[in-house]
Amino acid sequence: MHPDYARIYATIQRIPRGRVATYGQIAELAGLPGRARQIGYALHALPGGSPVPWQRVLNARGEISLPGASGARQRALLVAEGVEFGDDGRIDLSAYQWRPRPARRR
DNA sequence: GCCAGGGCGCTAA
DNA sequence: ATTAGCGCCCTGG
Repeated sequence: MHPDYARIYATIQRIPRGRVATYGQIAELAGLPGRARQIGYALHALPGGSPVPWQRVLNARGEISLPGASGARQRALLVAEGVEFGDDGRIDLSAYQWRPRPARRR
């Protein structure tokens, strides 16, 4: 497995329940700026039953990027943890986006 | 090897 | 608010 994947997964696992992050945000936090697309790949490669909360990752517009049944599954998981969807099928990022504590300085 | 298409995103118009 | 163009990297044909 690609070493970057481990960092991607580790970052995603920091997203608290009931909050969401965007692909670009994860890429950035994982030290892979500009490679949002790779996040999607990493998640796609994720085996079922892993501890990684893949459902908490959305695109920059606050919507689910998966088509069909997969998307419905993701949505159900999010709703189950308290995330609300608007009529247009989007999530209000200003309300639900995860804002990790900035890196420590010294 | 080249080409096209993806769980994406930013900027410019 | 939308669209077009480009950058990124991975996979499949």
